[in-house]
Amino acid sequence: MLEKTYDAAETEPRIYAAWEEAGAFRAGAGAPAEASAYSIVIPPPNVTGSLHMGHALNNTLQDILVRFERMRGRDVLWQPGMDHAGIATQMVVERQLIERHEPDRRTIGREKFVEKVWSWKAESGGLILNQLRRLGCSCDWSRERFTLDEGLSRAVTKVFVDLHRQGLIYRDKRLVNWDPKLQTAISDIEVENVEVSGHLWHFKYPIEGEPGRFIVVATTRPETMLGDTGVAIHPDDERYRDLIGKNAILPLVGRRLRIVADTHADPEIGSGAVKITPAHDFNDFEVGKRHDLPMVGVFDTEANVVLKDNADFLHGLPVSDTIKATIAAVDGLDRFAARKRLVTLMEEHGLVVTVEEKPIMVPHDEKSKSTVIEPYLTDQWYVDAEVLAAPAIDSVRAGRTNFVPKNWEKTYFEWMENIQPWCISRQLWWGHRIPAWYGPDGQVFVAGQESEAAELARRHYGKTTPLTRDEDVLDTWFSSALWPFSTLGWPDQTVELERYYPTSVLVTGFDIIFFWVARMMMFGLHFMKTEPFAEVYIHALVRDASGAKMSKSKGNVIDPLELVDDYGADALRFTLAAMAAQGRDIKLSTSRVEGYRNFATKIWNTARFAEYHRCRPVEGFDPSGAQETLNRWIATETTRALRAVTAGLESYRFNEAAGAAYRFVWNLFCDWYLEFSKPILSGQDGPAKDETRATVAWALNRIAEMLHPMMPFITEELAAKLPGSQAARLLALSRWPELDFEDGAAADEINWVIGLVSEVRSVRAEMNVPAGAMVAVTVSGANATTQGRLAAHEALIGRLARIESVALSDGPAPHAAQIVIGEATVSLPLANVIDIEAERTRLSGELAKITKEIGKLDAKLANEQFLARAPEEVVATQRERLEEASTLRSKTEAALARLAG
RNA sequence: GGGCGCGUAGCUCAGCGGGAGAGCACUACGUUGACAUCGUAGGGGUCACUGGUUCAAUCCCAGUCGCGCCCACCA
Repeated sequence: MLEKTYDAAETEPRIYAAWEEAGAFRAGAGAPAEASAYSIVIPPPNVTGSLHMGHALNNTLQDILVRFERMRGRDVLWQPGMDHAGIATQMVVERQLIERHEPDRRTIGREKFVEKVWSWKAESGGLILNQLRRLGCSCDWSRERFTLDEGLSRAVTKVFVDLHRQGLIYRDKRLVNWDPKLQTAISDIEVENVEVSGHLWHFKYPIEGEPGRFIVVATTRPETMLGDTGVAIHPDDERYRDLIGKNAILPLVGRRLRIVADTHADPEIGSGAVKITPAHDFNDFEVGKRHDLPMVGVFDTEANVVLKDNADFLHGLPVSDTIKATIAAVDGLDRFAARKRLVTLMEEHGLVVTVEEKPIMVPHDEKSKSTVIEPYLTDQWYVDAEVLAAPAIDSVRAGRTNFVPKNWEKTYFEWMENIQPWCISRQLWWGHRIPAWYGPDGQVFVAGQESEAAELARRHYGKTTPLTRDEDVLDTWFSSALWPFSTLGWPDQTVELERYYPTSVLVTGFDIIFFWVARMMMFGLHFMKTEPFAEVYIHALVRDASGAKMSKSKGNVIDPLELVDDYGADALRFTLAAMAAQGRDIKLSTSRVEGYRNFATKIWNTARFAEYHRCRPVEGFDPSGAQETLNRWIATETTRALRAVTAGLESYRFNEAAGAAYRFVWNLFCDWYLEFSKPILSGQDGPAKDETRATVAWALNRIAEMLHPMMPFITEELAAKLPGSQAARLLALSRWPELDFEDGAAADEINWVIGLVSEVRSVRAEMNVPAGAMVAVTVSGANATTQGRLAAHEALIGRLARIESVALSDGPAPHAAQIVIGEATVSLPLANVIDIEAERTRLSGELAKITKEIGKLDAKLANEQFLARAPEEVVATQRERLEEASTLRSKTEAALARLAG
């Protein structure tokens, strides 16, 4: 017996355990020997992560695909795992040390600290993987990987060493985006530019040797002015032509600033002259290199001003009183204090021309958002992304990898074609330590192992030489870029690698196309010679109900696990699928989830209905052999629904698959078929009843199957508990149905009945006929087909429309509400109940509507252009419609006339 | 500045060349032993605006207005 209500909270964990116990998620589970491979690698969540709505959507969609293909008999692998998330994880553990009043990481040292991170991971890392289980994700957990695993680390080292040998990884001193709080470099795409209100100061810099002459330059960042080494003006700018080649003098310091001609200077902006600070600004860095200007850095790693003992700062200048005063005033100040101080000093010297208030874009750390990123001159490791990008661009151009929806390709190309060197070194401890060792003179030896590096050094120096290892670790995305093949065992040639690479599809959000997708393409192509995935399905971002991006800081986060608690995982999954229309963000509202929870309840009650009426699957039952029109009709509709669901899932149109299933189950199967089946099922035993029972059971099983990828828990539970089910077979491992039976005539017939019942109900409601009242109707003008249908379905019509008898008559009854259905008129003789005036109003309204419709159709069909140019079938449809409408009009007019008489 | 996308029922959203749809909310009525987490019926929309293409435009094109996001730049 099925319980009265479905209890998701009780059922879901139990079902999940049953799947795991049966090994249903293992690679290739249930697949026939000759099955083709279908594989997805999970976008590895951070080890520090917990499930948010974005994960819920991302993994629900993957699970739907994976379950669908598993049911279709593919050899499926959904490869799970986690990302070590360098910065995030290190920060979590550092914070923990502070909270526990333990010594900080620098005090305990690298080795101890990394140990602590590992034990943190063992204790509290990876919560999210259990949360994915609650969602129902059918990953092959036996193959779980972690980016810092031994195997994956081996892959990382090999990639680094190989790329270095190929000249595609190199060390370089250039400006990087520096986080002064974390004290590490980060890559360009980890920087988020935020508009804040700022100031633009216009300063006067004196011209050397021309007392009283100044050049005006503007800056939003006075704190970097002590690093100025030049002034640029546009070569065509007449105003300053004579100054080119001369020097300006840096106030407060006295350094000579060469005035150079460079197109970077835009005559339209500010004064047209721009001061050049190559060590503190990305544009200036380029200008500085072009003109061989000195690089003067004036900050330390925490972005405090350092002038004392700063050889670059003095740059050969004698330590004048001016310089001494400046050092005394600003040395050691942090960058924001230095800004204020320097502005004050400039004011005191009368060198500030104007100050404008204006919005400026300030680089922030994408994650913390609080720290202002500083362009900083350091030695870092870089990947030559431009070389690696070329084949990755070709692959997408040639369609060997396709984005769905396709317009994301534009974003991909745009970025890939303008790709910059990728800074991969991070000044952190948690991550893959860079396999590079340095000799005493700074000579670098890159090797897979320390012993190898030592051997290289011995050969280089001619003797054994002590080496020190590079302190830095790699950007976390470096190891993520290898995910599609490192998780399958590469660099070993494993059977899994052979079988499941390249993967079938990557499912992800657009926000990591640059971070991850592009880099997997580059590394996959370089090391595997094949694209890592055939398709990239880019799904929406989940926003809150008002359209804002969900974020902890905004406090507008909807916790998917709360929704699972309240409504069940199936309801959440179905909601996400139903709302996953391509190319549009999801604004999630809980009322939708509630609605689909009700859908789950509806399905449950459908099964209880079947149980009550002893509808059991019949071995070998084939609906194409059914005798009852009703059963032939629902079998036809099942085929059509299944086709729509299949097409939706095949084309990543999850909303269409969900919508088709929903409409079929609720609006067709429950609302009509089950209602129609009631008189038969509660009637006398016989072949019709047997067949209907079998058909109900058959359709219900097809429903469970077609819904399973989207609602795995409740469907699995039903498959186990439905009467007559073979408990031995898990729905998760059963086959996706293949149906082709369609009987158009049966469909037409039942649809006619549905139309009739709907009309009668509508009129009854409008005439205020008491819901419980049984009425007798007469039908006039019915042709043979209609008469046949009426006779065949009298019981159904009677039950659903509350009609006690149907009699054929020669003419419409007097004092009756009249319904025109095709050629026939149905009279509801409601002498006692009917309000003649109300009926007149109703019919007049109908008539007006029909007349309007006919007017439109007439005009269209009178239009020669339309007849000449529109496709035949469109014209035919319009003609049919006109014919139907005309019949309806004359019948309605007649009915109205009778009412008057 | 470049790019992408969105403005459809009160709300959240589908549809995207030939009869305006769903969920929620709302109104009325609830009889039938699956289901009140339900049933039946109903109200509610010049599909942002203006032009154009077309026999035909909510749908295609252009422009306007409003909104969102991404990239770049603003010394």
